[in-house]
Amino acid sequence: MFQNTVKPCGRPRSFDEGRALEMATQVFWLKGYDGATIDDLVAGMGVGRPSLYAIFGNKQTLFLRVLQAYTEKKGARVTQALLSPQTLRDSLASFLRSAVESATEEGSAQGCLALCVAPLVNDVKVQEILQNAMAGVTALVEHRFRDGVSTGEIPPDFPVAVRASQLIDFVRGLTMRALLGIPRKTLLKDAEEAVDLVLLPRGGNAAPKGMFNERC
Amino acid sequence: MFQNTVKPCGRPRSFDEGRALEMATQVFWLKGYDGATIDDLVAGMGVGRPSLYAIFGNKQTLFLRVLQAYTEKKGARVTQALLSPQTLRDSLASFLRSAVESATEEGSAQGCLALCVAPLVNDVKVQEILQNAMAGVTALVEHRFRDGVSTGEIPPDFPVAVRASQLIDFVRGLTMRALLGIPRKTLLKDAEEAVDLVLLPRGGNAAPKGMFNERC
DNA sequence: GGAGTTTCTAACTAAATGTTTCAAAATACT
DNA sequence: AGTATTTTGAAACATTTAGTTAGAAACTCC
Repeated sequence: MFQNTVKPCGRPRSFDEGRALEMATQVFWLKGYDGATIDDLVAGMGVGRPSLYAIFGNKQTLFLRVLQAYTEKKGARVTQALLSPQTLRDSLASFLRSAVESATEEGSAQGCLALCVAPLVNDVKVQEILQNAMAGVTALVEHRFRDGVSTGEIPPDFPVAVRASQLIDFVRGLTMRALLGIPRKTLLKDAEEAVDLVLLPRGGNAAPKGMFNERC
Repeated sequence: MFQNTVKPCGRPRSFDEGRALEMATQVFWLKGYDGATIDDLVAGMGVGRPSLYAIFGNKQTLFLRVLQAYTEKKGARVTQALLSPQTLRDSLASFLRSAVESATEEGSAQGCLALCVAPLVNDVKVQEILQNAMAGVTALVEHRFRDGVSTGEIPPDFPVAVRASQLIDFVRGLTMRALLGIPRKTLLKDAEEAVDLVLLPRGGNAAPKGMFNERC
């Protein structure tokens, strides 16, 4: 039984699994879940049909893997943009900029892969992946806000959870606009303004004016 | 030539065109554009297949009519919520509440019909309809803000265009969350907080504290 | 070189899809 | 009643789809 666990030899694969997943991402993203046919995927991924089914199961499980990998990659990108050692304002600006840039990438699909899931929106696994991703990013922003409180970049009574949630909702809005073809420049400008909106202290705050932002 | 413009007689229709469009809306919304088959539409709309093609052209043109009617209906709803004679704060709250409620309607599809368009996102007509709708709503919010300025509800230097755009982006975010099954209660709470975020005067404003909002 | 294993190319299947055809049915006008 | 006009229902059409199968090809280890 154990002697059977020899390394597989056989004919070597003519493609890289990770690379194939990335290409599949583009195909799904560009054409939507239903719109992407197996032919499209086979052509785009550079794998044979039987290999696709042997390795990724079927169309739906392939999409799940794509979605999972996609959210992980985005998560990593967000983490990097948000947690690099810089001021809170720069962190948020960098986060929003990164989101807009990824949603308006030239030569790639626009918007967000998650906007293609409509046909699968009732799939439990899909909901789980997306809700997890959303919660993760929100938690990350919250975390960064709490850091900002402890470093004094924002006042102690800053409503961390509320602002984090609002910022994420705002990003979702930007992303949808990207899908509809609104140019990157416009979205970048709006993103910058959003940082101010979320970050600037309110009129009723006890914090002294001008402490948190030069424009204030 | 003119005597030929007699009223058509023929066999009467067994369905109401407007009602059929509404049902088609639900089908597309629930299943997505690709996911909704002609069988689904025929069953949901209560029309025969040939009638569907005779009256609505084909699937794509049917969807365009559905989308057009949908945006017009939403537009009317927004107008009503936003322009009823009430304070600016109440107008915005009512607008956001209406958006959340419509996106979380029980017994109806969740989110927004526009989130089903992925397969048609490159269709010029679809982009036109959606961009028009978006621009219309934004313009309406701007208009209400300008009213608020002239009635003194918000200070003269209130960045009308920026705030309007930000509010709409925020609504888009709420809508996407509705699609993913976030409960209405949560979204309503967030919507209320968004009104504060957008409306409250900033720390650096010349306006006296407490003038525009009792909570401030 | 041959046995064993894995992947590749290419053709195939069965089901589902959007769309059309055609005769029957239902109305209005003469 | 008869004719013209329009809608309806059932069936059929051509195409496309997701998924499978069969055998040739490429590799490792003996």
